Amino acid sequence: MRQSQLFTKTRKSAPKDEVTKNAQLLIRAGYIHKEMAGVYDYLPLGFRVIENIRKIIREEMNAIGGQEVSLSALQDPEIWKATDRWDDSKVDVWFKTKLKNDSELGLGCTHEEPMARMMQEHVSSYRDLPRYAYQFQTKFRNELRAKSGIMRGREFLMKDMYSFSRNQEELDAFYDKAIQAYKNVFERAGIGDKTYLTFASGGMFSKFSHEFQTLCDAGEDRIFVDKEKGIAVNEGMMRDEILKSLGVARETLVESKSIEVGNIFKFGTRYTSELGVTFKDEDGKDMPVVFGSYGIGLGRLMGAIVELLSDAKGIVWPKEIAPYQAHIIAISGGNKDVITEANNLYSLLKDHGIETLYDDRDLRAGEKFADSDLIGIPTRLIVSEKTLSAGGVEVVSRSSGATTLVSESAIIDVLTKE
RNA sequence: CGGGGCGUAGUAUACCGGUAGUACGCUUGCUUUGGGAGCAAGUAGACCGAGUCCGAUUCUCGGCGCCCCGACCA
Repeated sequence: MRQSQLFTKTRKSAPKDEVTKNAQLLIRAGYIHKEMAGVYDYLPLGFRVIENIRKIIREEMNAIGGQEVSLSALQDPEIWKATDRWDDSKVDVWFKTKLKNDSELGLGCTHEEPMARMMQEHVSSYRDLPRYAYQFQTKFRNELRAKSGIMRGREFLMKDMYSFSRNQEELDAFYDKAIQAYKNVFERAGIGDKTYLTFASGGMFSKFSHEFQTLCDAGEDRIFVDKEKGIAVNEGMMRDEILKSLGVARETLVESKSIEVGNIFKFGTRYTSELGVTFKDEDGKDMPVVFGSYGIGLGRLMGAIVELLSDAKGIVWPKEIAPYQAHIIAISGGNKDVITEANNLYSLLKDHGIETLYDDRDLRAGEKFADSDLIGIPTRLIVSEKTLSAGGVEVVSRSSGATTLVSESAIIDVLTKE
């Protein structure tokens, strides 16, 4: 992408109504646009980041047997009444609307009910189980107070997976696989070392649900970490008998603020029994399907990455998340040889399938460097009179600042082996 | 939802009961060109409604919007 054609612009100051690092940097760098409180648009760079996150999650979900679907955002009150989750006193984040004939509809805040009902049509025998379905879907939640930039909005993109199993053992086995898949996601997203499997309340047919909590002062949650064991417990779980059952000691736990980047539940036969989602077992007996759900908020994950991986100058994207792999910066000062050389380099990278942002704008070096720091692409390639006469291209790492002069013939090797 | 704060050019801000100033941006020209350049000339603004007043961007009330703290987060 030629930066001269990119419609977004960077800005020096953040809007005064944004106080979080994630929203300030993402807006300044042109990744997102605020539509209203708790509602953000993703612009070209931001959309590419979301797509990269989506790709990682998709690969990990497919790897454990997930089948991708896309359910509607409009939801039928019937099924929610069946599980007693339609009433505002039970679920207080509903956006509800009406058809022209005055009957009610919901804008989905989650998809357990529709997913379970849909699956009922396709599961009738124990031979049809287990099955796993997931989607990337826009959720609507009428939060009383939106906050934390893109990390707690009223409309957001979520990956939600649902498991349908024959029995508790089968659910447990998949649940463990899901935990590993989630760890892979957060590892690839660059925040694995700060993200802890956290024991929380809320499992209906198990002692716990699990959250994936990323250590961060900007987080809304508070957890207690056992670094040795690599696990954490939620604030609400700090009771002696619980700690004992987890094999952790109160004294070794370190309190920290954190961001909930993922959450997984074992529901057992809640929902499925209420919705009549059953299968015939080996004896021909009707049994309720054993159910689990697994969520990751993509925008929140993006926000968490920015909160953790940024410095005074801007964002420092991990390789797999970055909107582009390389950022070519031409410092020409009108020198045609430099422009030709930068154009050639851009073509070369394109030919090798390396996603590149090419700053071909007619600006001074300082402004280009500042923009590049802010946008945060992992590798910067500088072409100038200086590098021309030195016979190469200056390669700079955004994360370490390490600078090396690389000849053009070696540049592809350098970029692809990193 | 309780409490608090704030709405002034595209952005960030200042002053004022007598119609608004600065910086950045943007436009044009010249100079400049490896860390957000310089000079010059332009461009562009009071959230909405009602009230008080000779006169309201300023004061009062209402609405709308935004932010923070708390509560909430199935």
